[in-house]
Amino acid sequence: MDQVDRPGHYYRSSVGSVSSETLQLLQPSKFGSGESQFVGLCTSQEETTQLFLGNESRSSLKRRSSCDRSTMRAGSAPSSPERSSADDSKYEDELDVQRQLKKTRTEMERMMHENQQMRRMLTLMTEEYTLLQQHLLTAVAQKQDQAGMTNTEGVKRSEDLVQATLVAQRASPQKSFTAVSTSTTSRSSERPRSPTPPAQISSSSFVKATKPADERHSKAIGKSTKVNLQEHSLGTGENMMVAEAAQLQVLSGPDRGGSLSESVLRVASSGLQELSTPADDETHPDSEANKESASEEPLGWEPTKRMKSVLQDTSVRTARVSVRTRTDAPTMADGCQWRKYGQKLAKGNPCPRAYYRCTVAPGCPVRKQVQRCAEDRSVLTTTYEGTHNHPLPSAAVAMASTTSAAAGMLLMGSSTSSDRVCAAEALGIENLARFSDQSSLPIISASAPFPRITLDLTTSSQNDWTSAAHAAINRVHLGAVAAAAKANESAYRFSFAPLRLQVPSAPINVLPLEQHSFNGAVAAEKPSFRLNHSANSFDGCSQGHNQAAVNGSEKAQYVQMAERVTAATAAITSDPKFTAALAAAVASIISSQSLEPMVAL
DNA sequence: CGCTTTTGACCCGCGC
DNA sequence: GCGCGGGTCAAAAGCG
Repeated sequence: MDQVDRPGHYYRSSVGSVSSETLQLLQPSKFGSGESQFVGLCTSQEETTQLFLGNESRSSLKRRSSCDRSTMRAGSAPSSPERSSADDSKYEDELDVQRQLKKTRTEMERMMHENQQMRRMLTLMTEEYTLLQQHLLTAVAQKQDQAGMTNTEGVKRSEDLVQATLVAQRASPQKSFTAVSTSTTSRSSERPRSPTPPAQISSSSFVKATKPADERHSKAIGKSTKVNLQEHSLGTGENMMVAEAAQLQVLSGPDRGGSLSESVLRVASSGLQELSTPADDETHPDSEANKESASEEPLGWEPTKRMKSVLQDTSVRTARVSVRTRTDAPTMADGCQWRKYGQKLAKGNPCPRAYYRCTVAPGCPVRKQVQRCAEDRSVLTTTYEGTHNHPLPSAAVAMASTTSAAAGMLLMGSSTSSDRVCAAEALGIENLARFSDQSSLPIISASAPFPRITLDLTTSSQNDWTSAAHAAINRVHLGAVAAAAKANESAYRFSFAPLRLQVPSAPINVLPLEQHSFNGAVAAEKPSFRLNHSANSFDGCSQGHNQAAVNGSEKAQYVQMAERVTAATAAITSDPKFTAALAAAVASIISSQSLEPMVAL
C-alpha cells in the first residue's frame, strides 16, 4: 500500500479526509455512483473513477483476502491446538478489520451525504453569483450612460475603497471574511445610510460609510423624513448587494474570479456612491420618482430567498469567541486599545455588560463585551466579535490569534446546529472529556443566536491567560489525536481539522533543546515537542488500522502514545513562548484553511 | 483641549 | 401589534 505516501491520493472534505486505500476497500454498491459527490477533492476525474469504480482492484482485493484466508486455513494443522488458536486469533483480527471497515463505511456514507449537500449549496451559490454579476454589469452600463462623468470623483473614491478592500481580502481572506460577515450581520449595517468620506478599508466600514451624515437630523425632521430616507432605498438595497457581492467574492475564494468580483464590487460601490449622496436627500425634494425608480429596479435584481438564506447561513455569520478569566481588573489586558461605547444591564445578571470598540485603528470592526459572572464576580467574561483590520500591537497578537483560531474552528462548522456539533465532535472536542486536565476546554454553543465558542480559563492553573487560551486551542487538536488513539477510533474524522497531526506508529519524539523557529519570529528555547504534520496524516492512522491496529501490542502502543501526547501537551502549555508560537501556527492554518498541510515547527 | 466614560434614548429583531 | 431585550448612538460629563 505505497499509495498512502502519494499526495494525489489525499482526500479532503469538510468532514474529513480519507486515503484512497480506504476508499478502495469500500463496497462498490455504496459508492459506485457517488464519485461526483466529492467536490474538488480528487486530483483528477480518472483517479476518482478509479478509486470509486475500481471494481477490479476491489475484486482482486477480495480475492486476495479470501485467498489469504484459505491459505491461512489450509496451512494450519487442525491437530495442532497452538496453530489453531493462532488461526482463531488471525480470524478474529480479520473480523476486527471488517468491523473497522463497516464503521468506516458508515462514516463515509455520512460524509457523502454532507458532501452532496455542500455541492448543492455550491451550485446554488455559483448560480446566484453569476446572476448577480450579470445584473450588476448591466446596471453599471446603464448608470454610466445616465450619469456620464459627473460623479467621476466620487466613483473613483469608492473604487479606491473597494480596491483596498479587495487587496485586504487577498492579503487575508479569512479576516476579510469575518469582516464582511460582521458588516452584513450587524444591525447597524442594515440601517439606511448615507455616505461619509470613506476613511477605512474594511468592508464593514464601507457599508457603514453609507450611514446618514446626521441621523439625529433625520430624527429631528421627523419620522416621515426618516421613512423617506429608508425608502430611498438604493442605499440599503445596494449596501445589501455590495455586501452580498463581497461575500460571494469571499465564498468563491480569493483567487478564483477575483478580477471579476473586483469589477462587480467596483461597479456596485460606484452606484452606491452615485445614488445615495446626502445632497440627493436634501436638494431633490422631488426625488420620489428617483426613489421609485431606484427602489423598483435599481439594478433589476433582488437577492432571492435562496440566496438570502445562504447569506444568513452560519458560515457567513460572525463568530463570537468568549473568554472566561478570573481577574479583579475591570477588563482583560489583551494588548488592544478599546473604547467603551455603551453599558447595559443584561437580563439575568445584576452585573452590567460593557461594550467596547477597538480603537487601535479607526473603523476597526472588532468589538468586545465584558461582563462579570453573576455567580462568581471574580470571573470576567470577555466576548470578542470580528477581526481586526489593522496590524496588531505585539501584545495583542497572542489573544487575536487565539480568538481567530477559535472563531475559525467555529466557522468551519456547517450551517445547522447539529452540524456544528458534528464539527465539534470532528474536532475531537467531545473526546477531550476523557482527559484529566479539562481546564480551558473550548465549549461550542450551538444554541446561541451567533455561533459562539467559549474558552473557559478560570480553572486553568496557569497565570498567563494567553498561554491558557492557546492551550485550549491546542488541546482541541492534540486531544483529538490522543483520544483517537486511546479510543482506537477511525482517525480520519480528525483530519477534518486543518491542522492534521500525524499519528505515526513510531513514538512521538520529544526532542531535547532543539530550537524550532516559527515564522522566524518565535523560537522555543525549552525542551520542545515535535509534531509531525503530514498530508498523509490519515494514512499514518489508516496504516495502523489496516495493518496492525487490531494487534494487541499496537493497541498498547497507541495508548502509550496517547499518554505521551497528553504529557507533551502539558509540556507545551507550560511554555508560554512555544505555546504562543504553536497557537499562532494553529491560528494561521485555521484562518487560511489552506490545503497545504505541511507545517514545520 | 482632546480623549474617554457615562448614560439615557433609540433601533431593531424576536416572541407572544 | 406590542413589549422585551440586546445592542448602538451621541451628548454631556469627567479626566489628564
